[in-house]
Amino acid sequence: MSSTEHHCCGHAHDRGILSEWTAHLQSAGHKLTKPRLAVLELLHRQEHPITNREIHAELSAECDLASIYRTMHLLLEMDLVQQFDFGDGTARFELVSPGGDSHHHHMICTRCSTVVEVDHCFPDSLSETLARHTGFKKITHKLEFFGLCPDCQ
Amino acid sequence: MSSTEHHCCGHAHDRGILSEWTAHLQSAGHKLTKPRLAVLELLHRQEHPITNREIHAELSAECDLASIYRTMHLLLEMDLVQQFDFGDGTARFELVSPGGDSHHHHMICTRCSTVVEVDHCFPDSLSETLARHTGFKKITHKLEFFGLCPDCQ
DNA sequence: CTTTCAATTGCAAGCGAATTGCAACTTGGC
DNA sequence: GCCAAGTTGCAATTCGCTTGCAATTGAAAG
Repeated sequence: MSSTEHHCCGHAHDRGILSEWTAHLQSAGHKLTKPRLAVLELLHRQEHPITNREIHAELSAECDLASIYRTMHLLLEMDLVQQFDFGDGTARFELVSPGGDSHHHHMICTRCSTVVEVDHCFPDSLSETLARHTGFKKITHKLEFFGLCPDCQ
Repeated sequence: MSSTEHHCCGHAHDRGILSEWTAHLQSAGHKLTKPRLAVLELLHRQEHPITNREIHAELSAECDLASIYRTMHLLLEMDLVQQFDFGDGTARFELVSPGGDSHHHHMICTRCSTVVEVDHCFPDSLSETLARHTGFKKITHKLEFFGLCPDCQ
């Protein structure tokens, strides 16, 4: 499944590690540009969702802010990133493995903005109940938790 | 609890119906201004959360947009309205009875934006589990559902 | 009912997130 | 290497929301 390249593991130029995403882009007829690679690489290093502005702060030399927004739209369309809304007016993005089950949520501290990943979710039966009650199809949801982290209590 | 006034029931000047909210405002030392009354009255007539811009469209004669934003801040602070986020970048507001349990969510059609109220929610035990797992306190959540309504399928 | 003053409003300017038009520049197929 | 389509950077723009300030108004006190 993974490519046959393996360099010494590590920093710049991670074609091997990123091939999961670059392959998708290319086979859909999109170009592998320097800005796109830089954004993918940076997203890949994150533990938590990150804003476009934060990405631009790191990549201002290699990539214009507008291009970051455009790249993120592309990745969203192709389901290569997932968008989260933490309640401040700024979108956050997380790289997801194509086809992988990445369903999760976040707990955000309302005082210091610390983020903790949350794997728990309500049972699927609830969505099914809702589908029956409302007649809606293809139901998804957005769910985030807020509270006071141990340090801020 | 309710006042002794009763007119013929109806439109303008619903001091009786709105007293639940106006009383709170006044006893907290806030003025009962024309803009505030107009906003309250309009909110009271809504079945679904409404945006500040939508309110202003109806009330442009009686109330500046900035005042609507300011009124909404006030009502939020006093827990007289609840704010919802439907994923477009625009806040929506719903009047809630002071002290009443208004916990609910929404199902929003991703194509035509139809809104359906959803009373179901996941069991409280989930929040408790999360509190134990994460160490967070005073946990709240934001949850909205998205899907295709019967007409749009 | 008038006075009085702090709270509130309207207006216009301002801010940050996100989008867009366009000329210049890459990417990747030939 | 060449070329066309896709992409980028830049600057200007939109959109939701906020803010400073002078003018107005609600309501408490006289």
